[in-house]
Amino acid sequence: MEIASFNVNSIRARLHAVPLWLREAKPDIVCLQELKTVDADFPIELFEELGYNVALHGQKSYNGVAVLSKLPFEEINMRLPLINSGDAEDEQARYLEVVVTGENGPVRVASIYLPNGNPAMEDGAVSLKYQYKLNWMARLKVHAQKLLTYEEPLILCGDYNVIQTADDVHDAALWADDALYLPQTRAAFRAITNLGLTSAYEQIDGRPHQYTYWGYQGGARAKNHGIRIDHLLCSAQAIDHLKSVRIDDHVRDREKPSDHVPIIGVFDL
DNA sequence: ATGGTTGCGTAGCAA
Repeated sequence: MEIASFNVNSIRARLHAVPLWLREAKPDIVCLQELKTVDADFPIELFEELGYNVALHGQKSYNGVAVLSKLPFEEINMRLPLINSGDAEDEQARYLEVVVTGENGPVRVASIYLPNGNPAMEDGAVSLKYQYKLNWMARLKVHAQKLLTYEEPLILCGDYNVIQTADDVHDAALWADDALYLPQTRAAFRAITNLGLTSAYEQIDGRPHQYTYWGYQGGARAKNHGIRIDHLLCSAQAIDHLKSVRIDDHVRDREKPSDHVPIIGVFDL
């Protein structure tokens, strides 16, 4: 089973790029992020014609996540639970979890669009956006801890908006004050992976400076000024069955590309 | 360099 993550930066702006990549890569499951549209305007039929079932959690203008799957969904969950009873209901569409049945039983897959959090500081104080990011990461940690107790193949796919180490960016000094690279962000990410989740890319391919995102500004792609922020985080039961992983960075050089490229894991599941 | 790029929605925010 091939499982991929792809932040498309608007699904309606990617009606050419996404099907083109699906036809060549033929993944079994694809987690999409940043749809930037409501469910009613998502091109469901386009993906059904390519053989995919569609699970959707859209939102107007911002955010929005989906899972495309050649296998039928046994379960769909659109909510990352809140952790403080006093928290207002979270209206941002950033989480979608599904279960499919693989060759050896259930496989749980989530599409995650972790908050960006910039600017981290505002008027010398921690911004509301950065607080929201850290709180969201705390919620993800609690939920991941629960999912790991199921002791089943679990793959948390997505745009984590975290630059984990200096090897995941061209020049870490330029990101020192960025919400993606602040020590508190990286500590919160480690707190999640330390629960027992292994990045598929790091398990198979330890090469530094392999990126999944290049911004649109300043010729970042041509200069290879990218960052690696899209990950497939795997439970032990998933990583045991991981055969290979790749980043389809050629997609970034096509016409009207997303600023992110797909990352794909091949699992014997 | 008080700029850079794209998308949404049609001004200004978000990334």
